[in-house]
Amino acid sequence: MRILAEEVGCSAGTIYLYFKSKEHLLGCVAEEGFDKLLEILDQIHDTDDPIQSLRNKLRAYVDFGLRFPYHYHVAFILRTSGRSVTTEARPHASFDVLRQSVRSCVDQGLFISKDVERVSQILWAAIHGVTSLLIVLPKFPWIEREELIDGVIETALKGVKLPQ
Amino acid sequence: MRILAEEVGCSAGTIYLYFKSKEHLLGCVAEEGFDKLLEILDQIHDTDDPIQSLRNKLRAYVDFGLRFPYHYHVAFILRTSGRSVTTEARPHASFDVLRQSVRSCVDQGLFISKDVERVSQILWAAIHGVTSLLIVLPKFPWIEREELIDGVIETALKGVKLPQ
Amino acid sequence: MRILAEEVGCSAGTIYLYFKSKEHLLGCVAEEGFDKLLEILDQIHDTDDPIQSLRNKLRAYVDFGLRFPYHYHVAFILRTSGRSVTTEARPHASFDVLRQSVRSCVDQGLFISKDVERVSQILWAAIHGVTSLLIVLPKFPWIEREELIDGVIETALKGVKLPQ
Amino acid sequence: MRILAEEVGCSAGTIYLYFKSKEHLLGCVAEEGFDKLLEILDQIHDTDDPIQSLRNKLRAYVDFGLRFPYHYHVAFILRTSGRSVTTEARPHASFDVLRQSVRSCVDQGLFISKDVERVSQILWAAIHGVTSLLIVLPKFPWIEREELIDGVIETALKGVKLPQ
DNA sequence: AATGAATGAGAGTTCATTCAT
DNA sequence: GATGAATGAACTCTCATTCAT
Repeated sequence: MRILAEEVGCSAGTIYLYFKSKEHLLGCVAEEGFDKLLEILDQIHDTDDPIQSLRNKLRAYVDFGLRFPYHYHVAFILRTSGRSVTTEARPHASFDVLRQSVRSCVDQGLFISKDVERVSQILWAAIHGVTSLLIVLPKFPWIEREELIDGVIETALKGVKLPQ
Repeated sequence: MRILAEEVGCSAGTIYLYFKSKEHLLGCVAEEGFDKLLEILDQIHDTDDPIQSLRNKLRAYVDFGLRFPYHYHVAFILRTSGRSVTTEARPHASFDVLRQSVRSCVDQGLFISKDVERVSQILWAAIHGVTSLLIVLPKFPWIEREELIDGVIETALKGVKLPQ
Repeated sequence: MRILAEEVGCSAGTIYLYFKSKEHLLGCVAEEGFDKLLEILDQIHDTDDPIQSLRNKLRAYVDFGLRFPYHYHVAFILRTSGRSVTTEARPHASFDVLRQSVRSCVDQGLFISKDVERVSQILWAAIHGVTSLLIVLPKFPWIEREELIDGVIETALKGVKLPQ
Repeated sequence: MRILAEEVGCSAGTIYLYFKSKEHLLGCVAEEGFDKLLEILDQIHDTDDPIQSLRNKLRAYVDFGLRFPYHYHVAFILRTSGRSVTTEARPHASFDVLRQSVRSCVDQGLFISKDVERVSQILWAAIHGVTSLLIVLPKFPWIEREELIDGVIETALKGVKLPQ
């Protein structure tokens, strides 16, 4: 907290005028992360091609994680010991956007599986995987970042799509 | 350290007879995790079907993470701040096993891409994604665990395989 | 540190608001000791009689040690293991005042030896001897304190002076 | 204690077969120091010239401190918090040898003062001063060691002797 | 709204000491 | 006689948190 205060340019006590506790502050960072993510995902307008829309959303998710690694860390990586119920429920909301996008594809019969939940979770695993690895192991000799992210998304999509 | 000592059933000081410091202890847990993972991956014997071998290895990786969530957490999720150089280099080793397995498939012309490194990292993202999500967000309403893990692996493999 | 805190009337942690570490605290005590000593020695104004001036300075040195035994202990008696370079150099400064005073006597041809450094160190040995013995062995059956200190100084001066 | 054990080449516990506690061990080191010093002083045989005898004893005292700095440190410099009564009384014994030697000089009317105790304590201050300074501040730019020790002793003797 | 000063609780760590073997 | 393993108490130090100003 003291380091944070210094970075912010105020005294340690001042933080407590805005946040009840460290746990509360982390909860707010997570919440803000979820909000930001939701907002970003919502800005990805659906196109005629639902798979393209989904692709754009997956990509936006990863970009969010890399642009706001701290938010992503607190929201999706940090052990969530005793976070509030509100916060616990938040991943659902942003995940729901993904779900809707997957549903569009399923509805149009574009995917092998018709289980929206199943496909959504599989895709989430893929994009969370690449996002968190890049954040947590930045020194690993990754291939070119753009190529990796694109590769993960295209591979996942190809994996769930019906041929053609 | 005190809580750990209590769990182990010894005094706090006793830990320091076996580990120089908390950092050293965590380093050893990580190291043990890497060793365990490597050992497990090595036990997956190659079959005639290199894709089946690869599938088995991917599965073994996820199983390892779920059987030893603490080891996995310390080794692959925890922010590694000041871990030793040795430890920093360890992910490479276990990743190398994956790489070899991918190479076999590439050598037999089974994959769309011939870039072993690229495919390996894409597959790693997928399995790390599902493993870490299950560990960090255990309360999320996941679909049946077995189905999810299997789904992630099959999707990823299908995504990198050549048709047929 | 806890005992010190209690004596001071604050919590143990509070000390660390003013001193970075125990080592730093001890360093400051030593430094303060050197400063105090220097200040005291500087207040002894030189008179027409350089030997009287020197005598006054020697006496002031001993008085300082007995008035501030903790400072003297930390500065001149405690094993100094890893004290800062600054602190290591401090004895020199206060010793220098003595040296100047000895030089005045030597310059006026009052001493047997003309080696300022030698005489200074010999005199320092005498006054440090009586000061530290009185601090470290307070229970020894010393003769009347005033008489002892005076005796040490007069003996030392008589020992270096030319007859008459 | 553990470092000591390592240096000695035994386990830490073994020390407790020979010494009841650390305090007891330090007490024994001090005691051994006093014994050694006493033995050394006793070996200085009295000559016809009592001042020469005294000079030899003073010199032997300093030499002892420099040859056994740890013993000297524990015996004469270390803060003696809760040492046993026995140990507390030991400085007296070795000091007594000095006292006897001074008495011889006083008896022959060689000193200005006839107060044996006073002269003895003054001389002790001088030799303790040079001994402890050389031990505690080994890095100070002392003049040649031999010259310093000799200078201290001769100065002190000259200071207490009657002219001629 | 903000802070400087303080703190209680607890962190990691050390160390003199014990004792079954 | 010796030790390896263990410990309890104490150590230095940190940190989230409070509160008078």
